[in-house]
Amino acid sequence: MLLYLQPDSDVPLYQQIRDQIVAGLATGQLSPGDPLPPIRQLAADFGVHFHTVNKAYDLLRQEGLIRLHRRTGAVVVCEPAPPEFRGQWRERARVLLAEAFVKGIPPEEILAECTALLNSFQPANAHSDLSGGAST
Amino acid sequence: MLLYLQPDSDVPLYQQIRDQIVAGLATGQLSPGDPLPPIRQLAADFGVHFHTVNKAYDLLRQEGLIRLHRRTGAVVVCEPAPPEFRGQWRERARVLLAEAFVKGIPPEEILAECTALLNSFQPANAHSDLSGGAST
Amino acid sequence: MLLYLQPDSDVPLYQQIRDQIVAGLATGQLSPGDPLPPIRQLAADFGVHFHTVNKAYDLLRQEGLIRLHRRTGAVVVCEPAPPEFRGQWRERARVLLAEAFVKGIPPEEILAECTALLNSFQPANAHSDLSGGAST
Amino acid sequence: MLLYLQPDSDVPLYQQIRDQIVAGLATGQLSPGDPLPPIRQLAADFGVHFHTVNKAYDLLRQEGLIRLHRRTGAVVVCEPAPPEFRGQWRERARVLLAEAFVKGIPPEEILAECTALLNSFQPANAHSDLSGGAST
DNA sequence: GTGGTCTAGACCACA
DNA sequence: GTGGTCTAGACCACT
Repeated sequence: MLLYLQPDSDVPLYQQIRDQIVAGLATGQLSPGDPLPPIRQLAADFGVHFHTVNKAYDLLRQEGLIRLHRRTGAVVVCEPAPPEFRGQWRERARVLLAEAFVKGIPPEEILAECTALLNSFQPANAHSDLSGGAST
Repeated sequence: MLLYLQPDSDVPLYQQIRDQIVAGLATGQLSPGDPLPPIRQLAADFGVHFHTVNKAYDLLRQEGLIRLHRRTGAVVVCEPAPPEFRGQWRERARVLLAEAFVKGIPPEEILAECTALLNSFQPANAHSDLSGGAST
Repeated sequence: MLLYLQPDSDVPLYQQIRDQIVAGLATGQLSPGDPLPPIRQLAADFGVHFHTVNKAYDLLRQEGLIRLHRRTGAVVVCEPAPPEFRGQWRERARVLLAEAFVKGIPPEEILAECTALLNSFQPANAHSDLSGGAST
Repeated sequence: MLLYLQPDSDVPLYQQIRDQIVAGLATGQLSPGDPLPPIRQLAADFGVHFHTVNKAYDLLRQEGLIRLHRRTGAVVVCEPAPPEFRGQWRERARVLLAEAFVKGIPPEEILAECTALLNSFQPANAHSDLSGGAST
């Protein structure tokens, strides 16, 4: 589990940290019950202040993805999504998909990209293969 | 083409304006060659500072979606995506899809959401002339 | 609306600020739509760092009691309680009432205290008089 | 008398222990003169450090609810409330009641909740001998 | 002029 | 040794 931070990005550092941890959760690099590195250690590893990492962890806690513990540190938990999640997610997806669409990427390709990304998630459990592509 | 702005949202107003124009482009409410309302008029219509609208237009210009002329105002252009667009878009899509995935939404449902959204774009599947549609 | 902070209390400063704003909301000193003082001004008035006030405001935002705005600052909103609120509140009430009970305060007196406190809330609207006490 | 500890809660373990003992006192599961389990045994039973239990017991001792002897262990005592107790309790009750009030719960319902909780204390209304109940 | 982000570092609470 | 609190102050984003 490695983080690649871009200090000059317009995306806040704490958001980058949060995003990459979410991606790590999806790809199975992190699983429920796994501990996250201590705030201060992760901060030292990437040369940011521990407050920045703290804010990222706090975001993840509010989203129900990790739990912060005095002794254990942060552990992955993955609570179920609240009822309003679906609608808010759809609105963000609408904009993201629209961006690709208006830049001329054919819908089939956009869907293929999404399928490929989804297939890269949780490789160990192999939920299902969403692509109609051939294998073997 | 109507904008629904939420002044109390955590999403900046200029971003909301930009997002809705992008969505309008995708759904075909706006097409290449169409003029956008003058900055000051749009600002007056929605009670925001014209600097805010200006920033939204500037974003769209940087993305190659509109062109600003001092006389004609803003017109939709839809330049082809630069080579780096695809990769950057994929990274943002990865995070968005990961969020849904880790919250327990099955990949099939996520894909179904994406498909539904894409089908709502450019009614009647007439998404063949995304470029070159405006001019003599 | 005045805040009385006790720097030496075991209750964190940001919690004290949050608590007193909640109390101010209940007594009608603050009403939905009212603006809260700017973070930095409130911090300066009470000699604390603006981060401390920021954390208090952020708590209130998470509870749905205020909304933070870039331009307007913080305004009171009072969203409805989430479904899990009632049960969590009851557990905290159980402990608080038990404390008074085990210290020998008769239940009637405890209820009288609660009634008096509730009657001190929202004085302008005069919800109802919960005490059976006589008034001339 | 059983304790239900939530190690992942944001409430410190020692506070949870203290709270549940207070609740046990209120419901009559523990009465003045009753012995509390030895610190080390309670710690072992619930898999927490004995320092944690020690801190909970110390809190209760400071509150005048138990007395610690080096031989007898901890016994329930229920000293009368110090003069400052009433005022401090009222301030905490004000905040708790205000929270329910500002979240829209009607005062009648809040009072009903308090009444129900108080009625669950010390079964059969035998709350007359809160002190002096322990002897030869 | 508002809130937001980030850094730097001290001290404390919890287990 | 973990996270939490608080201070101090710089710089940026939004309107």
